[in-house]
Amino acid sequence: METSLSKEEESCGEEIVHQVGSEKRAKDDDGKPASPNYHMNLNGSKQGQTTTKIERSSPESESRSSSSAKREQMDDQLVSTKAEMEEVMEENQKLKKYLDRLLKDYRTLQVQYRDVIQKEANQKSPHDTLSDRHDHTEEPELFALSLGRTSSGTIKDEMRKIPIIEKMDDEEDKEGLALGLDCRFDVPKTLTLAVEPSPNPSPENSLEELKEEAGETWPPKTMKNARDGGDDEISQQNPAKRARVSVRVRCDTPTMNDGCQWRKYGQKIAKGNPCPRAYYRCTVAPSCPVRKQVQRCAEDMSILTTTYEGTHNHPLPISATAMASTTSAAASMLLSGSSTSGTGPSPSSIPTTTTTGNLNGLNFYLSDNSRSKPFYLPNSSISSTPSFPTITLDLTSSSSSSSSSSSHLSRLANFPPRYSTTNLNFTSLESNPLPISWSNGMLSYGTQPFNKNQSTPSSLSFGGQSHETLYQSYLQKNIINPNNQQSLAPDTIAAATKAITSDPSFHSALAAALSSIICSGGPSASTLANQNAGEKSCQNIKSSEPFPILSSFPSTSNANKCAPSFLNTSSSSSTSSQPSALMFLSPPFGFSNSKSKSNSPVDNRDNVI
DNA sequence: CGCTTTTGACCCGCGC
DNA sequence: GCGCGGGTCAAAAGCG
Repeated sequence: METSLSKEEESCGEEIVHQVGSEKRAKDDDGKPASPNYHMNLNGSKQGQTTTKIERSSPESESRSSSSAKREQMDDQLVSTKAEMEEVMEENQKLKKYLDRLLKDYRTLQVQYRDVIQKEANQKSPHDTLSDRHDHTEEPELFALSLGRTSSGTIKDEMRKIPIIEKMDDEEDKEGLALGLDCRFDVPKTLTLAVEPSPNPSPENSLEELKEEAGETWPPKTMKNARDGGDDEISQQNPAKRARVSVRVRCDTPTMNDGCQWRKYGQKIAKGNPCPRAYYRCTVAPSCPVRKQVQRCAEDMSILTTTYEGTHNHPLPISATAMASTTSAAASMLLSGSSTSGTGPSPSSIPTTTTTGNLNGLNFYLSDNSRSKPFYLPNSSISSTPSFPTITLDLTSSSSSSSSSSSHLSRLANFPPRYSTTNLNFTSLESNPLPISWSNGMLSYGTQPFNKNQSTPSSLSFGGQSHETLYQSYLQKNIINPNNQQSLAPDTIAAATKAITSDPSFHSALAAALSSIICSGGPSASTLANQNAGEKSCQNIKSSEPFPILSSFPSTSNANKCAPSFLNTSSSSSTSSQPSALMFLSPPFGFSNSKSKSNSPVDNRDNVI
C-alpha cells in the first residue's frame, strides 16, 4: 500500500490520490505536504456506503468556501444515509419479528390440527388410546417426520417443552436473526398439545435427547445394532412407526435443493427402476440422523422422488425449515391416514388399504399396509424388507388440469403403488370450495386470481386481528370446546379437516403462516445471499398492514434449473396472464440454483439421476 | 489437503 | 439355508 501510494505520488505530480488513513504517510514521505491539490477518497470510511470526494484546489478563500459547502453537503449526505440505514434496519427488525411470529403461528396451526386429528383417533378407538400406547410402548403416535422438528415423546414430554420453546423465543428475539418455526401461544387448558421443538434445539433439548425422541441415532440403530449387537431397543421399535416423507417433483436437476447440505453415501440400482437410487445423509451436523433417498421415476424420468427419513438435530437453514414445515404437515396427514380406516380403490393384487378423498380441497390418496415404499416402481414387486409408512407429496400433477385428481388416481391405477404409501396430491380441483391448492411446489390460496406481482391480494385480509387469535377462537368454537366437538364428523379425518379448513379464519391464518414460509425460503436460502433475498421478498410487509401475500418465487434467471418444467406444469406460471396462484411456495422443493455443491450432490457427475 | 463422490463389498431381513 | 433386494460401509478416486 505504501509503496503504491508513493508511486502514485510520483506519477501524479501535483495531484495525489490516496485513501484516508494513508494520508499522513503519503504526505510525510518527503517531509513536505504532498501537494496542495489532492482528492481525499473516503472509500474506506466506516460507513462503507458513502463515497465522497473533497477537492481542495488552492488556499484561496472562494475555494475554501466551496470546500466547506461541499463538506456540509457531505455531512448532510452522511446524516441522511445514516438515518436511512437506521430506518431500514428498524424495519428489518420489525419484519423479522413479524416473520418469526408468523412462523410460530404456522407451527401452532399444525400442532393444533394434529391434536384434533389425534382426538379424532382417540374417540374412534377408545381402547387403543394414544396415552395407552405411550404407556405401553413409549412409542409416540404423533411422530413427525419433520426434518428439523421432533414430536416424539409422550404428550407430557411435549408439554414440558413449552417453556423451553418460549425461552428460545426470547433468545431469538434478542438475537433478532433466528427464524425458528417454534410455537409460542397460550395453550388452551382443554387442549392437549404436542408442541414440537424448534429446529434450533435449546440446550435443554440436547442432541441426545432429540435422538432419543426421534428414536434414531446415527448410524441408525438398525444398522448399528445389527453390526454391534447393541441394545435391542430398536428391535422392539415398530419400524412402521418410522415414517418417511416422499416428495415427487418434476425436476431436471439431479436433486432438488431443500436447503440442507447432503453427502452422498451410496447409490444402488433398485429393482424395477433403471435409475439408480442415491442415498444421502445430512451433513449440516455431524451427528444428524436424517437421510434422504433420491430417485428418478421409472415411468417419467422428469419426476424426481426425494424421500426423507429422520429428524434433524440441529438448527436448519431457513429454506430447510420451510421444507421441514412442509414435510411435517405431510407427516400429520400420514398420521391421519394411519388413523383412518377408510378403504378406497385398491388394486386387488396389492395388499394395500387405500383411502382417497377430497378434504375440502386437499385431494389425498392414502394407502396403508404394513409395508411401505416411497417409490412407485411399476415393474417392481413388493419389497421384502421392512419399511416405514411413507407419505408422498405428489407435486407433479398440473393444477391446470381440471381432472388433476382423477388423473392422479388413474395414474395410480395404472401404476399402483406396490408399496404402502400415503400420497397427498395437493392439486386443486375447480370445484374446490376451499381455495387452497398446491401443485408443483406452488401453493395457491384463494379464489380470486392474483397477480403474483401484486403485493396484497384482495382475498386475504388479516386486518388488525391476529390470525393466531382467529384460529384459537375458531378452535374454541368448533374444535376444542367439547360441547362443539360433535360439529366434527367423528369418524373421519376428512371431516375434521373440512371443519378446520372451511373456516375463513383458518384460511387467513394458514395463508399467513404459509406466506411466512415463503418469505423465509429461497432456492438456497441457507446462504446468506439468499437469506437476504428471502428477507428482501418480505420487505414489502408492513406490520401495520394486512399481510400481503408475496410472490417469492425467484425471479432471477438462475433461480432454479427446474423452474421451466415446474412452471410449465403449473396453472400459475409467472408469465401467466391469469394466474390462479396466490402464493408461491418458495422452493424448499429445491429447483436449485445449486450454489453449494453439496446442495446438488450428484451434480453433473451423476448423469443418471 | 480436506471434503465429497464413486463403487464394490458387506450385512440384514424376508420369502421361498 | 439360500437367494434376493435394500441399505450402508469404507477405500479409492476426484475435485476445488
